[in-house]
Amino acid sequence: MRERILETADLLFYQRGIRAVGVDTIAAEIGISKRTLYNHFPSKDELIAAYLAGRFTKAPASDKPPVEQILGTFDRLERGFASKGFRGCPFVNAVAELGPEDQSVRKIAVAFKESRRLWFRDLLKQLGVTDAEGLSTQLTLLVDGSIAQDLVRNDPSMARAAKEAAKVLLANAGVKVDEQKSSRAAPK
Amino acid sequence: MRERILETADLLFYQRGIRAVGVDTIAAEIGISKRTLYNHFPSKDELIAAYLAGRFTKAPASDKPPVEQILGTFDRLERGFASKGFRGCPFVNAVAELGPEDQSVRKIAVAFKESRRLWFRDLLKQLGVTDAEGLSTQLTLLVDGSIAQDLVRNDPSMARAAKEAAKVLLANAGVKVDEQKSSRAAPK
DNA sequence: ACTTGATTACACCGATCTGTGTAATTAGTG
DNA sequence: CACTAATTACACAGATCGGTGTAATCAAGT
Repeated sequence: MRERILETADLLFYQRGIRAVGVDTIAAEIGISKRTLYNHFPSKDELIAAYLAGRFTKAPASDKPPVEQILGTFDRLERGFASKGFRGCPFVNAVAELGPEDQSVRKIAVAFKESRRLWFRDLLKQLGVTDAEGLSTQLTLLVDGSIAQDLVRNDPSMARAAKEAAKVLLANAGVKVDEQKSSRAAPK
Repeated sequence: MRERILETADLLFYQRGIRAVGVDTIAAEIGISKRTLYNHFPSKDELIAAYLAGRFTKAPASDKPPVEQILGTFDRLERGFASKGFRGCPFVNAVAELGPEDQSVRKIAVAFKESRRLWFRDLLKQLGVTDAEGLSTQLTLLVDGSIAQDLVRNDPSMARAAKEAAKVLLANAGVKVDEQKSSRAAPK
């Protein structure tokens, strides 16, 4: 039950915005009474917190080469953009509409952004990049930039543009970037 | 009067969010009656539209070298981030909290993003950059990425990170990027 | 002094919001 | 069957929302 409530709240919060969705709407969507919802979550704020916590997905461990993992991020982004339900980064959206004064929201948003940066950073260290800290930050800028741009433009190709920029930044840091798909398809 | 209303609405909408601020709040902040506000704006939607229209600032014409204009963008961003009232991109925030279904909001947001991209693109063309279209898009990713990151992290240095990445992308496109301030201070 | 238009106070509307209280109903378990 | 726990329907509270109606007041211009 708690699960049902949470996944419905997730869908509606993300799709229409947190402030735009009332608890009545969520309960009605599931077909339960409002009382039941409040039996599982003492307040809407707690439901919001649970929603954001549920969005905090760890980056999947992978045995692929670091470069592929990094660049693959942008491929996944592009698929995400092209999918029907995409509506930007839930954390950025939450901070935008709830305000930075809401410390609990801001905290989890910062934690999420930082976790992704650290994921980039560790991969870059594996590649022997000197300034892994700086470059990982720059990569997150490309990620969040493409998300914001796609949110307003609805143009999934923003992910490809970000990927191209990422390749340049990686190459500039001394990382060998091979587009293995095309080079393997046409090695001449 | 209309001006007073608009600038107060701008301040409150931007600072606390559009949905979070009621017309009563705006009127009370100025010290006028709600009736007066509705004499100047027929609905809150029109006030929102006027607010966003007022945020649509054209990039200032400048006679400085194109490279300085491009990189100067990130310096201005950093100053903006460090200023007290900064709360992210008003257009992205509006789309985030009002939803992409609100076509009038989305339209002006797209127009703003595109105008900035075209400003970059024309400067890049002046520099003889071959793929001015692609590179200008990438630069906007860095801009919006740093804005989003600063919004959640409250870290103005994101603008510097974006600037460093922009330098790499420019250099990769064959643009000479000199840090004139430091080189002029210590030419040795 | 007279007129015109803007602004005022203030009550009010219907809708919606988060959250609660309560008593009946349902379902599972021993 | 009996006990328990969850869920139900439903009314309701108090606040806030966008928006309107009205009559009084105020200021400026001729």
